[in-house]
Amino acid sequence: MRRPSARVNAALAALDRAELRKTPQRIAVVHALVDDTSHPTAQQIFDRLRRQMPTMSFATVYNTLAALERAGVCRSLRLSHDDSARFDPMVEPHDHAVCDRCGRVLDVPRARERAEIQEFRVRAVERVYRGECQQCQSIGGS
Amino acid sequence: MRRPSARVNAALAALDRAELRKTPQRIAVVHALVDDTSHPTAQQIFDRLRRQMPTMSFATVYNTLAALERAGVCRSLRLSHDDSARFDPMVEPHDHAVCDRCGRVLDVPRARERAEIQEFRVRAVERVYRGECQQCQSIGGS
DNA sequence: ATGATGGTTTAGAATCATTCTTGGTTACAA
DNA sequence: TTGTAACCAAGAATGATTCTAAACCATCAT
Repeated sequence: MRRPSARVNAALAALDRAELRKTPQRIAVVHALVDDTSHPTAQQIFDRLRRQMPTMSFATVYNTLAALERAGVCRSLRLSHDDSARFDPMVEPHDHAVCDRCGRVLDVPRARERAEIQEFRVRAVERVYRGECQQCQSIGGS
Repeated sequence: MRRPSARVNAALAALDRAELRKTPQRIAVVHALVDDTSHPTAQQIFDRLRRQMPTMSFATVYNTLAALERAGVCRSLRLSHDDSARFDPMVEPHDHAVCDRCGRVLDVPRARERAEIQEFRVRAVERVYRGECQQCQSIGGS
């Protein structure tokens, strides 16, 4: 346990705001996730944590990651058809580049244009718009 | 069985090109999928086909959809975290709009800009670049 | 301290989508 | 016809994720 990074502190503050207790398990997940840019899966985070905290349950990792996502600490991504969910501690809007061959996932800041992604040879772009369809708008509600 | 649409014929021709037999099961899947813009799941396609072809197996639907994707007849999409794969018979490059509330998936032609998607209130955009990372490029190969 | 309360964790079972296996069937070639 | 390879049905197996039940633990009032 080294000195807490700014990201760790921000994540713990978000736990407070979401009225979630700062349990040892949750703090451990925050530490494992928050400075990791490799977009790890729940399994990978579990494997790491298990070493330091052998009683940690797999379900706790899943539950905690879901709680952290609701608290705005991370986002989950489903980037390939055969892969499990990946978790991204960068919550500011940005895009992703996925390598067809090794599966590596890179963060792509919004500022960059497609052609400018350094060192990545782009084969295709997929865009997903999230929002409300006409029917659901007309129904109204939250 | 009504008169075959242009899309059906194109799909069957693609089966030929891929050297896949035009079996009754595959033809049925092609008919069920090819003019459907609702982005159905394998389960939905299976449910429909089962009525006309009660011996159809679920695994056959999966295998056939995978074969059709390899043959370039459709594409599979994984658009939400809790949902199963959806199949899209439109293979020309285009994007998708996903309703947060009802899950409906709409096709968005590339020509349109984000703000121009008719009748859809956009909350967020996600972009995924597919290609090759630097490391895999330097390794070379196919 | 004691006990009640409610959120949390654990371990394992359950669920769900997807893939695999096995054995039988079909199409086509020799 | 016989052989061969592709194909299919049915159900088992796999793997990710979620659920359940019981135990745990902090907090608060007695």
